[in-house]
Amino acid sequence: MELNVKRTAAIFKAFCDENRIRILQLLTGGEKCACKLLEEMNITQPTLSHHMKILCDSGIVEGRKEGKWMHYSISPEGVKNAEKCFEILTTVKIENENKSCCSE
Amino acid sequence: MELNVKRTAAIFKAFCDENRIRILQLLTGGEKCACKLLEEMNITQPTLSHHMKILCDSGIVEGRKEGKWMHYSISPEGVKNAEKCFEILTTVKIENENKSCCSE
DNA sequence: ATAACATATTGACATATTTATATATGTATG
DNA sequence: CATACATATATAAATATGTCAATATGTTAT
Repeated sequence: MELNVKRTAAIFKAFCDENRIRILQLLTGGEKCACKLLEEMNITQPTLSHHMKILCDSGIVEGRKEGKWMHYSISPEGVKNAEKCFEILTTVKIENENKSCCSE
Repeated sequence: MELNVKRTAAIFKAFCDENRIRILQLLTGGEKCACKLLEEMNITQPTLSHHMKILCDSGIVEGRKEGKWMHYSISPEGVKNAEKCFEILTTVKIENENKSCCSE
């Protein structure tokens, strides 16, 4: 299976910022409204909004608008997709005998 | 299980740069010498060295020195550890009834 | 020892990212 | 419709990251 490199980078951006990791930790407790996340994080509202955009763009998180509130949750499909990318990038295909190139 | 946020960010830095993703793709073909990676990538030697450092710091890649050559490969333990972090951050604990906070 | 080679480190620079303040947009309510 | 409130966007500053040229380090062969 082929891998879209740009897309993959975008997916894992979700996991490489400390604030976003904390947001994900909060979301493992179930769907949460932006205002609730804001309460629990020590950042301003626009900063949260910025991180939520990156999380949603990654596909790991999805947003649901309800009136003036945004509810965020972890997206099972996004997670599944990320898992697949992770697997592609970390599974060694052939445990080949020829150890690299230079030694022999 | 508890998660070290800083450490987790470092782990997933491996996957959020396009060049590093390409390097990982190459390494899924088995252990590779730095010079071989350099051939296949379109970057300078110091840039490769920089990315290899980040990859090794993440634990996803490990280096093996053999004379003047560095051989890089995907680390099964590093991958296992990253999988665990991924799971912690993407597994919703309780499918709780109370949908968020604001709506009700 | 010296030369040649592979890789790492340093320093400089361009670009990207994170963050906050100020402002805009959208939505419910009096 | 005016007001209040939740969230998004624009803008700008501070910081981090990616990149390369130059140099240093470490290793092998002469």
